[in-house]
Amino acid sequence: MPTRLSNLFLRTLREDPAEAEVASHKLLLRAGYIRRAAPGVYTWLPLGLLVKAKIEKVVREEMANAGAQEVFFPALLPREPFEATNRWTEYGDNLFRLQDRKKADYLLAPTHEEMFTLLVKDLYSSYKDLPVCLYQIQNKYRDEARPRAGLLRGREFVMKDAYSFDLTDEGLAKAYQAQRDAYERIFTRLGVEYVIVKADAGAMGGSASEEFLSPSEIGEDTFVRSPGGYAANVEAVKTVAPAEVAIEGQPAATAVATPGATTIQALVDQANTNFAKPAGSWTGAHTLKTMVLALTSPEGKRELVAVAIPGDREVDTKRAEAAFGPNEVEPANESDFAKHPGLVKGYVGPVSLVNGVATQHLGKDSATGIRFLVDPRVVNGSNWITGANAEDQHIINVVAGRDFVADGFADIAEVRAGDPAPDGSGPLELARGIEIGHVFQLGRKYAEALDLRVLDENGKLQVVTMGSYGIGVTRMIAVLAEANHDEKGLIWPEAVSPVDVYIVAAGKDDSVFEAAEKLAAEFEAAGKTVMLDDRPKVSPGVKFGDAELIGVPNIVIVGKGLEQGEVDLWNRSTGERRSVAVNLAVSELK
RNA sequence: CGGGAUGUAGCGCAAUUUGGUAGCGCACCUGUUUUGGGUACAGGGGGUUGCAGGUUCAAAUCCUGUCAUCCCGACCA
Repeated sequence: MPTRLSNLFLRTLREDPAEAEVASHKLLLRAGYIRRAAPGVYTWLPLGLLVKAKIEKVVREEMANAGAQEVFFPALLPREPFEATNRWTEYGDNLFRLQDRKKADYLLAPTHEEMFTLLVKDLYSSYKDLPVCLYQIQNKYRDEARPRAGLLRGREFVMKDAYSFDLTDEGLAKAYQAQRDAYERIFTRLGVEYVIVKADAGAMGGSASEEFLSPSEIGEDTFVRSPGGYAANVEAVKTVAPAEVAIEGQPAATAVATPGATTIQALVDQANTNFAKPAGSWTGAHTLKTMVLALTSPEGKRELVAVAIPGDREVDTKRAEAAFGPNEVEPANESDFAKHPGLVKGYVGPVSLVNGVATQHLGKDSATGIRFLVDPRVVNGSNWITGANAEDQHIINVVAGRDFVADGFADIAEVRAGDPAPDGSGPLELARGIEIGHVFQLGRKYAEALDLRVLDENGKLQVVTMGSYGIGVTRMIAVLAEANHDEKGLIWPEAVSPVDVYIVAAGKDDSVFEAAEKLAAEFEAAGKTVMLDDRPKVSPGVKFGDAELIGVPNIVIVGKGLEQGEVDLWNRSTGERRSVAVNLAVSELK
């Protein structure tokens, strides 16, 4: 039976809802796919469910192809397993928590690593049982501080999450590749543009992690790509170090007066006025600014670290957090400075001049004892203007490797368009993207925490190694709507369209409705799913408008052409409209 | 959590400045009309103006408090 507009639970809206800002959100509401139930929580209407089911179908088929088996966990979980991995605490405010009548703690699952791990532990205990890969398509709950843009970032959302279990690292690599391949097939079939970027493994300690991003203006993630095909999350970009420079022959470090130059701009201005100029003029890139950061470990221990980066760049918060994780990173505050009199705010630098001789000021073996890290661009022989650790003073000709030695590198400066790609594939371009998938070699972290071990061939217990693989199913709907619409409405790719064919009965004669009904039956006999606008007493203009809004790409108009035995085929994606004989309509749309 | 804005009918908005008991468009219902691009006309239903308190003869409007939502930022395995 076709889906009939005359009784479909649907009300399309003529105006954009005030609550929606981005196109996908506006159109999904206006066309009657979803309704907002609470911030970041949506009700699925019949049309929305059809699209969701289409996406899930593709995901299930490709998971089966990749050898993964479907299971289904509760969304409501007890606290206990999350204690074992410490995530009851670590997840913080993002976790929806609740209690039962006995005041026992429960949560709405934000993710299911623990449950999958425990399930395998529950049932399997031998290497012969491995490898195994399980997945589910489930609602996830995260109490996001700020839900956004409808389905793009919700507090309840549907995710396909898969987990692989292997005895060996090679096995994990293979499972990872199988999922990665499946993801490529899924996104290709769904007709969604994507790039695979290297992601930062960070605090999770995994060995490999890649994100699937769909390029989009409204994306929340910034990534970089090069003409040669390099792509990465900004957190994962490794700065290319320039070649080392000869130290011999460089002038000695010299103090210069820089009254009031507490910012790089002021310093550069003074340098250009008062100092002998290098080739060209002084720029921020000639200066080295030393940022003092406070790291707080998960145990609450606070440590100061000084990081020197070229003066023309800012610290990228995300890169800093990735580099210093699991510590929290923030700029040192007044009381931090107060505790370290050696740090002169605005004039911090790696060296001080003691009787005219450059003496290391920062670093574990120095007077201050503060750990000192430098940007990878600070190679041996590079020459900088730095703070002199004294009010209104800087030092010029401070040479790395001669005047100071860093304790290590910290690659936390911002990445800019035009920076070289780490693999030499050309200048980087910055772009925005929406994360639609993430594949991750978790390793043994969860298996160790939850004691998932199996007996190997020698009868010895071995910790299992895991991978986790996620696809945002409902987010995908937003991504597809965002990428496939015009000013009139949605234009779904065929793979996710709520139905295959949308038939409009445009006319008032019974013959029009009868012909439309007959055509709908013929399409269904040919294996197509059909939506039929059989609303009586609704003008053609309204029907055409709704057809465009709803966005089924293949539209058949039954109306005034009927007298000549013709119907119109209308392709929403190309805009093409042409008349064909009624009896050829089905075969024309094959 | 910081900054900004907004809460009036199912949706989009007006009336708030200057207090006088709520209005327009869409949607919905009835009738006539129209039928290949959101027809036209007539009639109709629907609102404790987010909530609580206060001022006043009188509060959507003024005052206090509170809740909620949206946007920007922070945050986001």
